[in-house]
Amino acid sequence: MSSPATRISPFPTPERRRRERSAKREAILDTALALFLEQGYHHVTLNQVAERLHITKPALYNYFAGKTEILFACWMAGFEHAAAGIERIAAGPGDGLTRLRALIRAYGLLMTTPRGRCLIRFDDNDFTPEQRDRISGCKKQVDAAFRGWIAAGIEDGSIRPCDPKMAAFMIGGALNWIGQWHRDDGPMSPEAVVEDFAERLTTGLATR
Amino acid sequence: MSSPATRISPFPTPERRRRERSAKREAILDTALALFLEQGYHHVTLNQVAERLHITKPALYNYFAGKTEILFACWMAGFEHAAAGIERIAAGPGDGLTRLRALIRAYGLLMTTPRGRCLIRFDDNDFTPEQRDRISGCKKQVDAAFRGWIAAGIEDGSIRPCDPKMAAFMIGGALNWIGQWHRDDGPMSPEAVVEDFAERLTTGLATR
DNA sequence: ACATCTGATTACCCATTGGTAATAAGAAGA
DNA sequence: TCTTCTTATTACCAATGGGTAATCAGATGT
Repeated sequence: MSSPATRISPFPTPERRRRERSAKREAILDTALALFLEQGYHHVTLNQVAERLHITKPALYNYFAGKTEILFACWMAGFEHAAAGIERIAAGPGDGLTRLRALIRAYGLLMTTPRGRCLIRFDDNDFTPEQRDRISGCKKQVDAAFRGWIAAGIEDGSIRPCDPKMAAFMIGGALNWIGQWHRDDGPMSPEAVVEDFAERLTTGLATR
Repeated sequence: MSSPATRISPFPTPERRRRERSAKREAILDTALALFLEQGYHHVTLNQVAERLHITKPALYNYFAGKTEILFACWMAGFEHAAAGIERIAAGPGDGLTRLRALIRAYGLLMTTPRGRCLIRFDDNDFTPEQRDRISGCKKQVDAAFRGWIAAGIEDGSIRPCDPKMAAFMIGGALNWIGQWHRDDGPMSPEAVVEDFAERLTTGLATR
């Protein structure tokens, strides 16, 4: 089917080499993440991770310095998604309430994916102190986004005056919990769940 | 200070013996629970638990069959609290909304205590399959209480028609999350937090 | 006095598992 | 062709920590 011209060369360019290495890193991350969520970090051995990738344990050390590094990389990958969503919403239009709802949708949706789930399922105690510090900073950013747009909504009149901190805790808790109960094979699609939550969680907050 | 008559005898009665044994069991549970919440189950060794009680590891085995038994006993102790609260509210008066608010207060309050925290902080993967089954049943009971009173409220007109399942997920998530962020030395007392949540979480649900 | 029961200790076992040489095989570059 | 870099493998180390065996001390009961 593929002519010699279209078939890719067996001699990869340096560029393709880099991409392949990066793809392998991603594969390790995805595999490890799936196992961590299935069985819990401490019940997953590096041998298991390697086996599922059809390699052996020491090969993993070509890509990560150790088990906790893998855990941390999973978490950070999830955070990148969240941060990108926040950035996107911040760059877009809308008053406080609109942006808050957009954030609820984006964050809730993330919680139905492995990448998002790990943000709250991983235990802080399993990270090194340095990693914990960085994670703590990242969590503050997300929290600040929720609180910030609630406060902005109060300012611009789209949200009724309330304590942004408590409201953010409430909304955050409800959203984080999605990662615990939502099943992909369940009756509700992620989009439907999130739409419902965006409405329900802001009823009582909205002025209109 | 204490006369020979009021001073307790150094020869304990069988009844007092039983109480003392039970007290020791409780002490082990409380100590282990505190450590589990501080450091995470897998970072706590039985030696640590024993050391904090000024005994040695094998002594623990006089009271529990193993580490997971201790974990399970902690969880069940927390559940007893929750179940008792549900029972009490069920036995009392009030329409659906009133009872839902009472449950929010009771459950939220529980989440600010170690006994309650462990209900959601412990990882399912750390239990044996048999323990998991029992826990799963207990969780269903709690969930049924939330859903039940929401449904009852819709029935009796105190709550606006909605999907009880989704509403229960939302409320449960917000409450469970309290265990993650609330600090005893923080600015808000558990009672204040819970009062706030009882109001905020039912705004938008209430018909009045 | 003697056997028994309870609860605790010391000393030990050993399976698990993260991590590390030492090394082999292939591609890249000179 | 010879060296070097990358990537993977096999074989291994060593610590951690849950759990057990043997034993001991004290109170109980006969």
